[in-house]
Amino acid sequence: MVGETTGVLFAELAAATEDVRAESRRLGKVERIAAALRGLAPEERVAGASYLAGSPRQRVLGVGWASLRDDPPLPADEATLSVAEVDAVLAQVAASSGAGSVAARRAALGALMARATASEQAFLRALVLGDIRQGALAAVVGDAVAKAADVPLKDVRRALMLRGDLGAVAAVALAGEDLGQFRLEVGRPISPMLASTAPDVDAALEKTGPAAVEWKLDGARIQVHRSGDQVAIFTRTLDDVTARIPEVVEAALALSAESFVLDGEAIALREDGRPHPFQVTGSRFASKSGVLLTPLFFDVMHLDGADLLDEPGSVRASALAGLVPERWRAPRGGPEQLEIALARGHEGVVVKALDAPYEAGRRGSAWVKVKPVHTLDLVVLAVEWGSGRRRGKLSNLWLGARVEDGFVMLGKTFKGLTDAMLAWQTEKLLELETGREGHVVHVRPELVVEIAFDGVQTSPRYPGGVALRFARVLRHRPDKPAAQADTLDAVLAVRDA
DNA sequence: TTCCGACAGTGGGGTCGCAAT
DNA sequence: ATTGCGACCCCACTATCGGAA
Repeated sequence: MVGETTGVLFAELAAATEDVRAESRRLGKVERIAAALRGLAPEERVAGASYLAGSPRQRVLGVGWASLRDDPPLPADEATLSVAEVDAVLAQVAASSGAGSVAARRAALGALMARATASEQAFLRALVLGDIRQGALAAVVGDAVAKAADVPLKDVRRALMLRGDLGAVAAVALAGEDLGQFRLEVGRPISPMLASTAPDVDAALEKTGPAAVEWKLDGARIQVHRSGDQVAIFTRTLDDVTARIPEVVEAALALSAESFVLDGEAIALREDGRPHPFQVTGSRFASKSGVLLTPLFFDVMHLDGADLLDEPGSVRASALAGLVPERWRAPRGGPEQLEIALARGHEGVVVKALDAPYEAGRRGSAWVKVKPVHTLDLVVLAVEWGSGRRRGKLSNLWLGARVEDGFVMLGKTFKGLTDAMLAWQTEKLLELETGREGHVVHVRPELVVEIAFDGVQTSPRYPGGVALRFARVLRHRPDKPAAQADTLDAVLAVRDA
């Protein structure tokens, strides 16, 4: 519990975020954030706690990087902005998103920036861009909420899991109210449970213990809530997409239960049951026209008044089988399912511990995904200077495959690089430099890198008409001449396999 | 003392709707 | 009519801290 305060200036939160960024210890960050939380007046807590976690309280502002590209206005000398004033302006900006002019939003934001000190301007910018880089987001701030409110950490985590809104949870905790009020509520989304990764089914089983093996479908995650004839559907980031996929609403209404919360995937399937490329599903999701999506459910968190979150996975699977017909369920079985899923054109499998509860929002070892990986030896055509902790290092590689008269670019990657690899490639690529354009360093196409990727997709952007999906670096191959790198034909062979 | 789970950071490709040009 | 922008859909991987073993 905390004493009533008269509130804080926005500048105090800006100062807090600078302190947190400068502090490397997680416990130190928590301590500093807790101190800032304690200073918030009751009516500032929702917005203030959100700011400390790096995001405005409004989900969508309708302004982004381009709106902040120009130099900020001259900063104010003195800090005068209150948290409430900032919140009011951002609420006004958000309210015009999708309905008003970009210029009006930019003007409102600009006026706010003009009233801010240099430190506040930097903080505002970070909030708008979602680019706080202080080493603490909602999870760490949740620890600070527990500390500031003097309540058990597990209670805060549970509330965050069930509400997914740090500001709301912080306000309740700091007010000394019962966090038990955050319960699974039909119609209100919870953070979906996530999966970690393993190279094969055996490795996955080592992490999970006794488990079922379920097809992994390359669609979009959906969480379907139904109460009576009311249906609501949410995505992985808890956006409400009910109006965009009426066919899934219909499917939910066809099930024989009064109320439920289901977890699943919505995917575009062809006549023969094989999946369309992910781009087809993605397009349908964004546009509300096009090919129909099929829901394939794999979990049930609530059924007719009973919360199933804490039930073992095997019990939830049985409940699901009793509620949802087979054609709307993700196939599930033993290790043989990997071969079957791949033969049917699907992505892979998720290995799911039989005894695990539904751990909303966590990426634990209870669910482990297994997908086949392709590799190719490609050539570095250019590289971009990194940012943040990669500042001063050449980071993001432009990758090319060999063609008759040179190389054709297939995409970029920055993934998989250790600090040692970053240091090595920075030195090596500077030796190969042929010129610069902005933050791009062009190089002689001589360095070969072994690249892992999940698949080949058609690309409107790259000259070969294809791009790699989820490319990452496995290792540098200074031993291999570029003339022996893989060809575009080899890439197309992967696509057509 | 060592190990490992959780977290944050660093960015990737594609698609759409909408406003500005 | 085109283009730029913002918002989301999919995401892999490494470094670090600190509690668990």
